[in-house]
Amino acid sequence: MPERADAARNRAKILAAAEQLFTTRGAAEVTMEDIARAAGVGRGTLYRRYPDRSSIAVALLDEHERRLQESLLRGDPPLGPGAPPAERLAAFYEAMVGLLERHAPLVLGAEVGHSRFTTGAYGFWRTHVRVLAETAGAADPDVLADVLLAPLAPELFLHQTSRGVSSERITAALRQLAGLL
Amino acid sequence: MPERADAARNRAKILAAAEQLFTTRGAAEVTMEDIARAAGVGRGTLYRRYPDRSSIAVALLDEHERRLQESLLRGDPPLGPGAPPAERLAAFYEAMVGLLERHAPLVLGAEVGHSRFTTGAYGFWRTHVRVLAETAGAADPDVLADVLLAPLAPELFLHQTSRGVSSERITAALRQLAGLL
DNA sequence: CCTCAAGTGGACGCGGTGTCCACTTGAGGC
DNA sequence: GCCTCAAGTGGACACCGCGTCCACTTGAGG
Repeated sequence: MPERADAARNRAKILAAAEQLFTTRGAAEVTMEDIARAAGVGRGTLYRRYPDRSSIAVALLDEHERRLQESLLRGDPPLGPGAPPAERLAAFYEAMVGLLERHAPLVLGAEVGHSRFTTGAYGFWRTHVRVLAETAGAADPDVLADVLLAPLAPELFLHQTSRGVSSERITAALRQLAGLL
Repeated sequence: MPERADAARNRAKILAAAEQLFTTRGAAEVTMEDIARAAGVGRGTLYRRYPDRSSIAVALLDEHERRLQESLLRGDPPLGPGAPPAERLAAFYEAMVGLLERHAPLVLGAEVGHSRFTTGAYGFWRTHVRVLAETAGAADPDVLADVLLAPLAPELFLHQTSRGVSSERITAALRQLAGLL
């Protein structure tokens, strides 16, 4: 059975309010009650769909990530298939830094309780990078994939930018890393 | 004025109890009250010294980390000075994986609230790796240092080991990375 | 228009946090 | 040995966010 009309309306209100709150204050400073109030909705309604802050952030991110995932699978090189693995990795790094730049608060909000690695998105990035490492002929690409993804941790990104490091410098350092592959 | 005798006794009891609790259950499953009770001490006494779980874990780690830091500064090569930077980095990776293996719950406990990068220890590791990158002639060693440290994030280590990846494989992958330098 | 399942919202209980302050203890002066 | 008082102690307290529960409302299909 499809979602009822009022339910759909409330879901939209919740997501809009949450995105607003997450980006203005930090994600950690937003309570479930804040979101419920901002959305003009009761706590129970909120919990019916989203068991915690994390799941809301994940829902918000989904759309943005899906677009990048599409580009990786079927887009033009060097992001999509066709370019040598080192170049594809560099392009992937650059795109991910862009994603972090635009949605860092969301990405961080999605990580309540060290859930980063269990989310579906991480699995996707992981597979992508593993395949790249594999075609580049690296040893143990399974473990190397995690290693190569580690510098994209949102906490690190936020720490670096708060220290005054620009996204360009981060991208450059990552490109350097990709070039070694 | 030095610490009073009863205060010193209580500090020792607190640290012992906390280490015990952190390592048996996960760090996230330990409350301040748990620690206070296990140490046979009131909540107020606990808070007097340690404002939160994180600071206790940091205190516990300090000793272990100090030993490694000593080795990096004045130990024998390849950990200490004398070996080429790539080898020193590999040795450093190996030592850090060992540290994580032995004290992962503590390291994770020390990270309450994404404080990882602001702790003194991180600054030390960062400087060490930056100098290595610098002598290896890398561009922008300042940013590269963070990138090279990222794969040592304790959450990643725990995720990998819980997936059945051995410390040896992790070390090998990191050695591979260090070799590229 | 009626029915009833889906959806709603706020009251409630729980557990952890951090503070506060009346009491205790130990170190140093005599 | 005793006295003094600052350092240290511990538990009661108020607060806050979480997640649940259930009596009520709403909307879709017959």
